[in-house]
Amino acid sequence: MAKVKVQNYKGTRDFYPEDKRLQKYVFNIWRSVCERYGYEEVDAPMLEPLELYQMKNGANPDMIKDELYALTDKSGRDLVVRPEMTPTVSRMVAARRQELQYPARWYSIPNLWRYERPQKGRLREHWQLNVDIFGQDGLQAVFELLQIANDIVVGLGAETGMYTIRINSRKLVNKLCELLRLCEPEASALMQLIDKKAKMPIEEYDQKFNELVDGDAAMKSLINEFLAATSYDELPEELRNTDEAAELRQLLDSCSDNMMESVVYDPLIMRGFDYYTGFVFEVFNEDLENNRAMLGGGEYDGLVGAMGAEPLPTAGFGMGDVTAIDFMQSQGTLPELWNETDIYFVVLEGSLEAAQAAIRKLRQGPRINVAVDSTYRKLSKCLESADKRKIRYALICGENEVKSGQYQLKDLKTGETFTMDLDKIAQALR
RNA sequence: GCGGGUGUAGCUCAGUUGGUUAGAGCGUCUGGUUGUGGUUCAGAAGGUCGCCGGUUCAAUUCCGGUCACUCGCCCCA
Repeated sequence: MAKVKVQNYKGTRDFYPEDKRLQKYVFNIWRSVCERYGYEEVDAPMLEPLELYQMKNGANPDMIKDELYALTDKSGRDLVVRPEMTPTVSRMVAARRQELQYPARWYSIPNLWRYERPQKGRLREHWQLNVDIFGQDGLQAVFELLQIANDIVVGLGAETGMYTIRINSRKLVNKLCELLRLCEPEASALMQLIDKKAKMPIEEYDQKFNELVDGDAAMKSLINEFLAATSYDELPEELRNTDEAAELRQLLDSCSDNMMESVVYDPLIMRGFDYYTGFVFEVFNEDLENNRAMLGGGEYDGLVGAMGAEPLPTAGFGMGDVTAIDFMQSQGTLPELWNETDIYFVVLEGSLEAAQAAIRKLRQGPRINVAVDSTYRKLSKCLESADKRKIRYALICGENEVKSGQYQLKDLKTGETFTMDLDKIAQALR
């Protein structure tokens, strides 16, 4: 028989206990922060009909062609393994448009798939926190999302200076294009150029920029002034007096009034060319070795309406588990993670039967997680094994303990040993 | 889709200017007399040197191809 490859599929991860422990740690932070803001968890099938991703306001066609896991079922239906959650939650809202309570606050932690060459921070399968709010006006919705995003990053151990939350307004950019009298091909080209500015060499940017403005000095200086702004006050005067700028100012003020000192205005944030309609934002890891966006989102008002339901204002963001873990690693904020098992119960030879009552008592009364070692190896080997599994406590049970009811509980972190009865042990572990 | 890097023990990697039994550290297992580890000592297991082909008396080493992994570009939900 041919040997089966034991290696996992390209761009995916096997989660061994220590890996899953880390992922669960991240998920727990995500869940607890979302639920603190009244968000409810939802989920959906991993397979969706291809049409969901072919809508007008959806992702661009090249992406659909090249970067999806697509398949055909036995009845000839075209299916896709979900590459993102936003169309799915929009579909779910559209399906119950009339009966849901608004604002609807939802979050989910789906695994998502994209067919591309893996690289650092981007794999073929990852888990992504999605936080969405439906039916709330943009400004309030986005402010709430920014608070959640901030709390999550802080929950991951971030301190001021380790990250920035950068926000921009697509409406303000549209206003700029309007002032410049840019029509569709040029407006898109400008946005695309802004989006890529940080990534391309300055000479290349200058060349493309000059092509675009075509010698129009007034246009050039207006765009440059816009791009150089780091606050509302630095915006070009023509823009500063618009409703769009006022809304931006209000959002920035709300953030600074609420101690969110990592929020900054950044006119370069565009979030690609998908469905975003209003405010957009990204959280950046400011570690110089790993300076990249690790969370992104914004307002996407068109999607629910695009499914034939009555439109409603919508905003949301996503954050991947890979980038979240990379962030903690690059910033050194990972805590020591202990095994879910509380006690490694080491039974010495000859005492197994007598020990069962004690094991049962720990599990059933105080619900302590107990793993039994009845291998009868040398005691030192048993302790070592518990330590390697990252179990915090070992309990030793031999003849003496069974007789006296006094057990030895060893803290494998400190090496200290305590002698106590089972009730005291249960109490100590609370 | 495009480009760079790397494939030798479970892991991290040495090494062979082509030559007979291929190495280290870590990890794993056993033991240092029978109930307290993570320090130490001794020992053991574990490798068709990614795969296929070419050159050669001889290839893990040179050449070609291929696959895999990895980093970057494109793209980014």
